[in-house]
Amino acid sequence: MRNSVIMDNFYKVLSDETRLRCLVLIFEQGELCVCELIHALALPQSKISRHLSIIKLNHLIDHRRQGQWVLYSPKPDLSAFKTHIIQLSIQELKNAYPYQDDRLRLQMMDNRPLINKECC
Amino acid sequence: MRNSVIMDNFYKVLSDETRLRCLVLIFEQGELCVCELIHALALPQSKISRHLSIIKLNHLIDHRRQGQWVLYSPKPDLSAFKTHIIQLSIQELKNAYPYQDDRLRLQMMDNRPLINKECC
DNA sequence: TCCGCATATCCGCTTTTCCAGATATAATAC
DNA sequence: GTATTATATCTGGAAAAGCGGATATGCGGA
Repeated sequence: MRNSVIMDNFYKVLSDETRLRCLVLIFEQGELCVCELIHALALPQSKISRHLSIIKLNHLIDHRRQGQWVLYSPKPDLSAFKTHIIQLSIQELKNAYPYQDDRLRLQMMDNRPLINKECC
Repeated sequence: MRNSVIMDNFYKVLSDETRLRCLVLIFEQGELCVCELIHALALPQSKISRHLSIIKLNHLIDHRRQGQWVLYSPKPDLSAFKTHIIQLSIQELKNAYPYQDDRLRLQMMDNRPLINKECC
């Protein structure tokens, strides 16, 4: 990623399936921690983490630390254009593989860190 | 492009600037021949040709031979989703570099093959 | 038929991207 | 303090994508 062309190329961010799956889930759910994404996508931690960092470098998501977890959420001041494209993609992929399964695995996940907590 | 992963990845097609410039111009103009694209984008012929073939393999454009020229046009039965994304991109990039200049160089081009001909 | 123009594809090469495993960092619990 | 959990980053290597120049193909005209 040193001086990569992936920077400042919105479509290049969307062009990797792992990144698109992360984005779709984060925008659907509002906020997710890394371990939830690892569980939902069923992929190695380093892979999830790496792609999240690429998405973040391209200013599509925010992150905040909450105790031992790091939570990712849609960047609130995203341009209308990018928001529109992402929303269209979510619609388009709603019933497609593997996006449907990702959602399912997330819902089935035990011990989700922040769900059912009254804080935050 | 031998067995490339670029197949069936819509966003990967859009993620290369040369391809996006070709697509925008073709969708704006309706139909263009390769030499018009070479002139408008001011890039080597092999580069334009290579990227057109990738776009075509991904079913975003059609082509037909007209005498010695080959004309590329938007695929008419493109899905609503893909059409929508491309139209949004055209809007978004309308006044951006290098898309504006591409349009200008096309308009300035001498001896455009089919313009001002009553046939076709 | 031979020539010139338009286009597609091949070739060797460079750059970029992706990966899994290892290691580093940070917070929490004991 | 140490152990555990969560996350980020580094490493070396493999795969993919991109490139320009050369060559091949296909067409129309002399």
